Amino acid sequence: MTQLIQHLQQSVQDAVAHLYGETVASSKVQINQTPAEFTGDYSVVVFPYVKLAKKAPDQVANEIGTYLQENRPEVAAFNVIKGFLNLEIANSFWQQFLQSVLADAAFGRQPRSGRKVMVEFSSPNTNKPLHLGHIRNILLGWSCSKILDAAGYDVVKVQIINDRGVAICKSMVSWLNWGEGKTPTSENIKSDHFVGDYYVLFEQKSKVEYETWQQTDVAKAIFEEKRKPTQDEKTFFKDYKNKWFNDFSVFGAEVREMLLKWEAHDPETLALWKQMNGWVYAGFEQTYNDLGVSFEKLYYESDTYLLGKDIVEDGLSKSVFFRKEDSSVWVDLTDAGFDQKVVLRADGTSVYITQDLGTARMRYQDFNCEKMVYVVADEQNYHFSVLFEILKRLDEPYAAGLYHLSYGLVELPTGRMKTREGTVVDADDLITEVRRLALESIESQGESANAEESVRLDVANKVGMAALKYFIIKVHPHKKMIFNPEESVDLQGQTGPYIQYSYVRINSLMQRVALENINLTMADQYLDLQDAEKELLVALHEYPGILQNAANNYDPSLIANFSYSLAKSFHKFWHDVRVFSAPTPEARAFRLQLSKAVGQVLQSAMDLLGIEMPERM
RNA sequence: GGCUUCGUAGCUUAAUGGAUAGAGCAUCUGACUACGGAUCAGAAGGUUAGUGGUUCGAGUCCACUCGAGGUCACCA
Repeated sequence: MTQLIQHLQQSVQDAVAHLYGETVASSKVQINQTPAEFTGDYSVVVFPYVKLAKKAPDQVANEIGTYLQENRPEVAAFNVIKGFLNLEIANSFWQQFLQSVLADAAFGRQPRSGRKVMVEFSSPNTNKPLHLGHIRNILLGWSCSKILDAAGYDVVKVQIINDRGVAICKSMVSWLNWGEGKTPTSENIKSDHFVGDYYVLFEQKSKVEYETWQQTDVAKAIFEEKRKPTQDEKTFFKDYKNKWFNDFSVFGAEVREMLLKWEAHDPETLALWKQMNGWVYAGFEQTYNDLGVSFEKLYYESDTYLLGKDIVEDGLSKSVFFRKEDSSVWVDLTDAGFDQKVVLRADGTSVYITQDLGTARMRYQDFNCEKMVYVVADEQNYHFSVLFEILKRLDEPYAAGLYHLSYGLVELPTGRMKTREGTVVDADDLITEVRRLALESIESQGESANAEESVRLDVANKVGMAALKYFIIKVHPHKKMIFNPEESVDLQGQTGPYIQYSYVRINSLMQRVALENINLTMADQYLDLQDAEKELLVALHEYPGILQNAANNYDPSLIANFSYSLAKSFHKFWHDVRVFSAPTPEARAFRLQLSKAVGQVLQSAMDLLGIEMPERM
């Protein structure tokens, strides 16, 4: 029933075979929606058959159109303009289609296939709170998971938490030095922010230490000795910072000592580490809650950072890897357009990519997923190309199902967000802000302005989060985003609330239907479909294909744009025709059913974006 | 420099190789005594960065040029 396009494609193939005795591939049969300015629902592009028919485009279109009209009951009429064959679909088809949508709560979704896919997203560091960049990552990952689920996959959502290393040690040293035993509770600060503040404090103290050091004779001697001729003091010391931190910084020494003690499982250090990470996790949990996301499994880097050595052995025995004289292990990918890459240091320790190799294998053992999607910013494109290439050469069984869902960074008008410069847009602040905006809007103009406070807050949450989520998801993942904190997230136009508003309108129709106990069964006797009604039906009909496309391309923005377009058609319909005071009872019943179907699909599509629909707003 | 992503209206963006490049914001003008005005209708705003090529047909594919970002660590 929803396979109209495929059916038409097949019909055109039949027509060409019948009329011209030639077979054409279905990929050569193009069927598009007819643009609004022409009559018809779907258009067939006939140019590809002109050559084999040896006739003019208009004649070919007319012949195929005639064949379709005579042999296919769905095709009620056709017209030909400039070589485009415009088909009008029979009202009876649309009637049947509408009933099939209403009868199927899962309309658009695929049945369970039993196939498993893992989606990794969020993957934060534990030294500071989540920010706007994480929000894009999380929303993409969550939405992608929902879409894959709707496409019939069993989805396992995971994150890998970077809970070890220099960063968290900086927060730990900072808290020990200057924390005076304070806790998130004693200071009444959200606990991940509490830890993040000590990280920032460390960076500040460290900056002062570095600037002071730059005045010393040692520093001046190093500058004279190592500077490049073009460098002034400022640019030299900017580049020299890491070296200084490792060789001269007192705080740096404390951090390294902390890291060594951690690696040696020093009980006191581990206790502190657990406490600070615990604070961070409690904070993250709240933010995830606010965003409405959850995970099946958390991987911790403290558990996985030593993984991958067995893979190295494996790679050596398969001659995918080779050992250099200093006994470091490498892989040579130059024939695939990459470089040589180290996978094991001369001292036998792992590097980043080794961990990822090991983690991939462990995950496959844990969940046996045939596909694994990594939601990670596009800075790491090269890393993932290399990672996937290596796994492919190792003949890992899941290698063909690896996908890097790469997305552009979120930038401010002034450039990249930088913790050190305090230009990071904090996730919790942003969530608070969009809720406040939504509440303000509700109280000044909303229907719920006079509802009790808990209702208003609930609606404000749904509306505000919809605005934020839609704002981010509607943009194609590959594009980098510029976010201007000066301009608030919009509530009007192509936004989440716009789509919610169409749903709320439908909901109020349905409430009235229930209240007045209106009989909808005569809907199928309505035969004189209006343009605004057909437009909605065509849009609904698109949904399964869009969903499939979004799943195949791991692209939630397709769903976002579809939802907007459907909501827009509904708002137009709302203005163009009357629903309750329709001219006939049949028209009223039909329009109510159509509205109901639109509401059902809107809710389904927005759910794929992690956006909830309010009943009113 | 190599590889890579991107470049569409003042801003944010859409368009499986198909018809006059479609929206939103901002600007201007209209529409509620009629189902919710977070809506709708209209105006204005475009050499799709540039040049060439492939094609019946190019924003889309190819080549080159220009511009912006990323990456090319025994960091993670």
